[in-house]
Amino acid sequence: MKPATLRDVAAAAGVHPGTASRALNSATQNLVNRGTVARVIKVAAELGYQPNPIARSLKTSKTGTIGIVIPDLTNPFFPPIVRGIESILEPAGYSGLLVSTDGDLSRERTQVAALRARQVEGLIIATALLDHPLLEELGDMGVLTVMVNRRPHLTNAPSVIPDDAAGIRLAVEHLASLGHRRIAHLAGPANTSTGVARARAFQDAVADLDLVSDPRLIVTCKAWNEDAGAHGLRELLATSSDFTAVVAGNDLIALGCYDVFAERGIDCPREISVVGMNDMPFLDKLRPPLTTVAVPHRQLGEESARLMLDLLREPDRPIRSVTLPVSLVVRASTAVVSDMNIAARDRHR
Amino acid sequence: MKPATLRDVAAAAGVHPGTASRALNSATQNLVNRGTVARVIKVAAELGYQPNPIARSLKTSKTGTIGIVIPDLTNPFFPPIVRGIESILEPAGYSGLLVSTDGDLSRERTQVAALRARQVEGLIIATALLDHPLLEELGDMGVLTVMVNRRPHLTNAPSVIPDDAAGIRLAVEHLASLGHRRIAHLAGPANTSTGVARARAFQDAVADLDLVSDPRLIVTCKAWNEDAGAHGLRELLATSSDFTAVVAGNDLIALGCYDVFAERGIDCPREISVVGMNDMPFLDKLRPPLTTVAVPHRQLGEESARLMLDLLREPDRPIRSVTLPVSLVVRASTAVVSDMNIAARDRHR
DNA sequence: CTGAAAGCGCTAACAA
DNA sequence: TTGTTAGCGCTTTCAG
Repeated sequence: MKPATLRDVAAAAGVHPGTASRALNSATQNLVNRGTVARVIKVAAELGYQPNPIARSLKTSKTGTIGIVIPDLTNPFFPPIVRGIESILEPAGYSGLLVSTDGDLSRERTQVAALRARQVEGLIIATALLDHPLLEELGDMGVLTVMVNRRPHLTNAPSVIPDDAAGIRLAVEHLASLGHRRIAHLAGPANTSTGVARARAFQDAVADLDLVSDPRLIVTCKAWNEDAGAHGLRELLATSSDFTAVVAGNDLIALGCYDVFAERGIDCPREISVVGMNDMPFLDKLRPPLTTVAVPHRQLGEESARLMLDLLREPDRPIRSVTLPVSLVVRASTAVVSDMNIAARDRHR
Repeated sequence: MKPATLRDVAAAAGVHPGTASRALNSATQNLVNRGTVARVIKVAAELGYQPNPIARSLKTSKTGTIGIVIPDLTNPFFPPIVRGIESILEPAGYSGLLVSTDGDLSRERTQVAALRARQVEGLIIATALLDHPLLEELGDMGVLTVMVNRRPHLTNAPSVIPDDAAGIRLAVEHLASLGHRRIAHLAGPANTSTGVARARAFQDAVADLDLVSDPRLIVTCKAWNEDAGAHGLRELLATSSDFTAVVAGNDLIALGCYDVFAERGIDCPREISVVGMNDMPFLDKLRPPLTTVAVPHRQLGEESARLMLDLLREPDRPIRSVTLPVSLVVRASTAVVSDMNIAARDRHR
């Protein structure tokens, strides 16, 4: 037998469908006689009535869905963000529609179009580039958007990001306290806000702490992954091997360094110290356990969902962006400088 | 300005909305004059017409969505499955609605209800227990369901699972070829098909290879995670420490072993060898790199989506289940037995 | 081949 | 407080 409709409920309760609708909807319940409300609710329960959200959407042109755009679900950075988003959306009666772009702009375009076709009420975007054509279009089209983990130029959409500058400073200070003076930075891609913010923070920290500032010590990786990290470190080793530590743009880049360590027999941390960023899962079980900067992934998601909900509920409220605090997690990929480092310098030069 | 509707297109093309609908829908296009089709399509493109899927769904009662039910997105096992599912669903014009249950039956219930309320056309379920009340209900209600990674009792829904038995056998054979004779098994929960299938396969392999068969060598973990794995190994160590290798129910359980190794100063693989199962990411960077059985996660997802699509398109086709081949990945957590193992026996007893 | 008309299930004016 | 009416945007008979 087919699922009960509002009409069935109304008929069984002896009222008009309109009345049944009001009785079942908490916002309009107070316009209906108490007794009637009770009766309708009771009948609805008996019939196992479930409102059809499709029909409601068609009428109200509200779907109760938010699009979530991430590069790749397979990157451990994103699942906690997604969970965070959904943990806030769900109790608010919204649900998320997830798409992966694989970092491909054209795929992103079609995915976003599909989301729009499905009438999402807003978009939470984790794939933003510093200059992102699609974002501008979205802004022009009046699509509600919040950025998570990235803060692009030229858009005043709300965003929530970790405190990149503080994180990098924590990393550099940690290394400096261990006696490192020539510290390298494997920066993330220059077209991402996180990439440039972290690189800038690195330079500032190096300057403030009076460490060696040498442009050859900063290499920009093409992507936020292991391959790019490995590539970056090889480049660094080729041009200037006299550094004793590296601050990686993120954990995956740091893992790329591990690959190079293995391939060249470099002893981490005795020859080179590394610190990552993000504190993704299982880092404590690596060889060696990776020192990193923990960013509150889940909270990143939660805050972005809250921002979205605010946007939906109070469209006129001035937009705001939030920055979340980070913390240093010291493990075993960083150590005090020693003669080993000096020896390594010559060996790998 | 508001998005163009079918009416707008029809008006601009000088035809009736019904005709425009037929012209735009590939299935009914052949009922319309070629020229008219062309004109309507052209006008639609000019107006940037996007059909409203909500309205279409209301009429056809097909939503083009499939619910995907997983325990936890944060477990690295699932994202590849989800990506696999979506890679098949997407080109077929369907999209997935993802929910996480956190392994909580009541939460699962509400999540599935929400999915049903959203009128999903089918459910792909990765959370199945061996005896799963909800599944039976779903079956009774005629909800299209396919199981991925699990194959419950008492349901004839299609399923796609890795070849658990072959995987365990591969692991045991590998260990046996290294000279291990007393091999322990940290089994997954007894209420999951994977847990019991693997435990049974373990016993069979031990028997077939003439290894030491001792019930105390099999400990069942309460969950598929690190804590449960650590707990299991401690129990094993307490009751019978004279094993030289352990086959873990999955990689996370194996990681739990690593925790115990660290806490007790046990040298893996020299004192105890471990093999995991699943080959989740980054295992190659652990200390030591974990030997494991690779299961084709993504393909698991792909096949389950294909099964679902078949169910949708040919409801009368006999149901079938698929089993996917697995392979052994030898890394450094397994080694030949030696005096070390003997020494360890006494030390940890 | 195309137009007309009905209606999917619900909500929101407007009346009463 | 409740009933009436119209219609969200689309598909799909049924005529023509």
